[in-house]
Amino acid sequence: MEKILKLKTAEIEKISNIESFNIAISIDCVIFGYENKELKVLLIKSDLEEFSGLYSLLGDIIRPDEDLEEASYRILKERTGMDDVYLEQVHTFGSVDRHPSGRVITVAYYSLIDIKHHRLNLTHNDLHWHSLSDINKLAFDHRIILETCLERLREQIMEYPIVFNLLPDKFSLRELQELYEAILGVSLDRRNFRKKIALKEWLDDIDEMEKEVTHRPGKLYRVKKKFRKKKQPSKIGGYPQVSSMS
Amino acid sequence: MEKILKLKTAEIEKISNIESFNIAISIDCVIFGYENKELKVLLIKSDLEEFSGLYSLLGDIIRPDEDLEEASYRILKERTGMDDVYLEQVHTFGSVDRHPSGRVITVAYYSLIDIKHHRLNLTHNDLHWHSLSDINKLAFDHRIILETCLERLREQIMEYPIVFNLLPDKFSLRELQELYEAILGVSLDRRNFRKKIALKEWLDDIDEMEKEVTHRPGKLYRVKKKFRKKKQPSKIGGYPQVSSMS
DNA sequence: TCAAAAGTGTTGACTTTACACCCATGA
DNA sequence: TCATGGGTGTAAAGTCAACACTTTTGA
Repeated sequence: MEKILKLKTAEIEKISNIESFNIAISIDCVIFGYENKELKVLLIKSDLEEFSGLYSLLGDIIRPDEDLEEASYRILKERTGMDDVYLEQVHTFGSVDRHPSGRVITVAYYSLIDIKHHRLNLTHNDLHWHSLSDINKLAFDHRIILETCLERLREQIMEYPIVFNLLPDKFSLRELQELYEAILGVSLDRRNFRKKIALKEWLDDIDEMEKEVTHRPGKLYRVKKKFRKKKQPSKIGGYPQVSSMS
Repeated sequence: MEKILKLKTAEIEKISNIESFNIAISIDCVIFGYENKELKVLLIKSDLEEFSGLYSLLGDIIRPDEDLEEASYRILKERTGMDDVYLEQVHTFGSVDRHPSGRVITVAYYSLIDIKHHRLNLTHNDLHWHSLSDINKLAFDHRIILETCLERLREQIMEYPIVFNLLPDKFSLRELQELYEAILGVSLDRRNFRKKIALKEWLDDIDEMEKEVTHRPGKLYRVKKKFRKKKQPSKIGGYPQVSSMS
């Protein structure tokens, strides 16, 4: 699996002898979960002495033979035991001094998982769910990575049917609304929220009711099959055609 | 400037011996310009034999001692002679086989420059402006990088005061509208466009008129000082506070 | 006087927000 | 019978889209 990189382009070769320094690329995953009406993120205790006592995101160096997406899925799979997870690339962070041990450029992804489904490798790995509101300092530049990913998540949830990855298979509209409120940090009007969700046609009414609930049970819904896991591909196309303005 | 990377984290060390393979990080810049009512992009003839006859984006390997942003500015400066340019990171591309000579992961940026201001290094470098509508195949995965950046540009122009970087200092509303039309690939209603722009309060009326124009001259405008170059910083903050929904 | 573009408001359609009452269930 | 949340509609405000005529200038 060892590859020797021989760059032939003048473009590249003339400027930088790439054998002359070491650089690593890592992936860092902001793994969001949702529980008790709170948005959470999966963190691990940092094992760098520079950051002792701090938590960090889950990450790893990418391997020579894997794409960025493969590496992200691998990390998720290793840490949470889950594949088939929603993942989205957000930003790449590359300050020279962001890693105390050397030059490491990291590509940040966020992913959304159903906390209930993931029962592996937790404490035995020093891995814990943290409420967003409890998070202060993180190791490396992980605080800003987290904030960048949260900001992106907030931008996307009204546009794409993705939050369902944080919920169990079946859920009520109340649960869904509470989830939106937790992510956005605002409270929403119930009637308007339901209208808006209905308009999007993301959900199937599965003709079941909530159970074991101490009040009038609500209907249960499930996200339509075509929206399960993975965002739908972006609408990149030929040059013109674009959503209209004016 | 040589750094030896000694990673101490178990997290990192246990999985990947990072000395065991070479990987390079490059920056690729989609440099947009605007001329003759067309959106253009600055390309260079590829010097890889695999891509002979094809054009590619401007890019370079990043150096051990520079941040991603510094590297992007350096590339722009070297190629166009301009600094003080609008630049935005878009996406990182890392397919294993995207570069024929080895593993190169590239971080894509787009930038917006005023073609008129840039008079350097052009043909002597095999550098040319290409109309977007004329572009077919590009070297590497540069076609998809270009499309991704164009898509991002289209998303941002109504939201942030950035297109002015493509125009001369002073411009008329007609020129501005034509620019929006060129970017979006649609035609816009003049009255609605002017209303929308007026609402945003991005422009100063500088009390000058167009000259040397074969029809009734229009007023000239200039973008307000606080919006010159560079996007305003993103509004990352504490956890809650977010734009409202409902 | 013609051609070209500047400049300017109103209406109808649609979208978004705010808001309150009765209902079903389990405790 | 009470507490909890389920379920539902309407009116007012705001935004967006469509649309036409008069003015100014240079050729």
